[in-house]
Amino acid sequence: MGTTQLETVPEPKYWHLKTVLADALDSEFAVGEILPNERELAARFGVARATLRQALEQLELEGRLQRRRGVGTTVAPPRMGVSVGPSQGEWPGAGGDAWRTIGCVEAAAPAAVAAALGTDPERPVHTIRRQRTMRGQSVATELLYVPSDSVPALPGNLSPAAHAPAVLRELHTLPLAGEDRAVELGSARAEDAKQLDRLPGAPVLVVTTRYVSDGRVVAVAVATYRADTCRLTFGDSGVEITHHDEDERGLAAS
Amino acid sequence: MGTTQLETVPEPKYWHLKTVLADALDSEFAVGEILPNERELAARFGVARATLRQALEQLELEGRLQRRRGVGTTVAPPRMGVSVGPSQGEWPGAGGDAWRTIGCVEAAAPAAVAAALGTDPERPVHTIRRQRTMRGQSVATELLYVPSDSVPALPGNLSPAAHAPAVLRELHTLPLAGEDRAVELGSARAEDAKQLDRLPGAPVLVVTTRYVSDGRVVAVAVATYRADTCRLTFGDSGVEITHHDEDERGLAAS
DNA sequence: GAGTGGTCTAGACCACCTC
DNA sequence: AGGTGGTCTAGACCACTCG
Repeated sequence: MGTTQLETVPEPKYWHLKTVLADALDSEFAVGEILPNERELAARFGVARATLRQALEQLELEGRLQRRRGVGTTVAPPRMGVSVGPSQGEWPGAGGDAWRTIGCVEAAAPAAVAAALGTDPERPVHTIRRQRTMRGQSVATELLYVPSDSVPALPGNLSPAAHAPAVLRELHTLPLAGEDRAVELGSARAEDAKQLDRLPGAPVLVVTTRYVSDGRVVAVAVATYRADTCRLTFGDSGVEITHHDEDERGLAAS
Repeated sequence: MGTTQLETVPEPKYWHLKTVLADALDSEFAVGEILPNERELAARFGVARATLRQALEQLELEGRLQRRRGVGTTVAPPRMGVSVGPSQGEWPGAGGDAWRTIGCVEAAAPAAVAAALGTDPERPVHTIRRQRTMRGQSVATELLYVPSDSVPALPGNLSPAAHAPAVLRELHTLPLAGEDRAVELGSARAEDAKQLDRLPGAPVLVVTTRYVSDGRVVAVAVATYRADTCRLTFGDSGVEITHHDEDERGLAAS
């Protein structure tokens, strides 16, 4: 007999480090403040840089830190509440939604999108890229897929500038029966990452919306939100509460 | 003159590795199949194990792989579509929702929850832990917070077994005016991780629901879903589409 | 050019599961 | 006992930003 340690639960170093840093963030640092660099922090805590980085990665995932290559690590502001749900019964691109159109091409849809649309993978679709900014920050990028036969009245040859508005205009003439959404975790593809000002592989929340008209899926939107800075809100209720939660810290932090 | 390489875009090794593995997963492996172990894979691709692991981590994040210590790495099935939204106008715990009650205590609410409830941080709240399983897998764990003054008619001394049902029964007597939700990325705390059969720090989707009755927030639920295995669905529309998307691969993979 | 975070290596040991 | 993934180390070099 004899081991003095009873029920040791050997908490990983990086995990303990994370909680220590999180506490320090709450008590000793202000939003936007720059932390000491990684080599210095690692030395200060007596761990290898890789271990320190493991802790920082988690804190960044939880939206508490922001790291930029060549610049440094800063304390992130609380996540922004980004409204996703409440514009129920509205087509994308309808008056005054938060999106800005970037471009539009007509091409074959990716397999997964074709499945969601219920069309042939070969069938061409109008693909509109849009971007959503909030408080001067790019928070989401979206690809909106509209099968050509959803908007049959569309004229054939369109200038690039006129293409997206024309597709949206045709779309708006249809009766919108409903929409359903799904949210899942993903990692930013190279193209999306650039739009979001992040590195490829950054964690994102992918919101897939299917727009239904007359019993058919007439459009699918795949929106990619920065997971580190965004909290997606679904205002299902018709009620409004006097309590503005705009600047609250979310509940996800561990 | 000089450097022969023009516009080199030095794609990181782990990134390239990830795409190679993803393709192999699609073409050469079946769901549930066990991959070669990490040391072998690293050797086969001529990289260090840490680099190989970086690629596997991303694939696990995207729900394409499942890794279990002491066992191995297996090909994950497509993410489950988990319904979160459509039970609009229903109290939690009402007949036949997918949750199972684990326990209930009365204690002070965490600061973040108190803020969402709009109550004093010191005010005691009933805290009900529930768990949601799907296809034999634990997919979510939830803490439902009900301030004591939301259910004033509740008798004082309750047996642990009778506690949660009594709170829910009282809650159901209130008129439900509406609810709103938020989704954000988090990492599993130790306690949640155990419920979800994951390691602490595993990526989770945190769904915060506020239940409103008579202009006040009378309950708050913080549900923690496994981000690797779940795709959260919000059936906002009243329409049903003939196309069952139960077993589709999601759109988040890069 | 100096300093930052991002990538990569080649090892070691540990916790866990299965046989 | 043997094999798996999880943690950790001590270095190196690279890509990027900024003064």
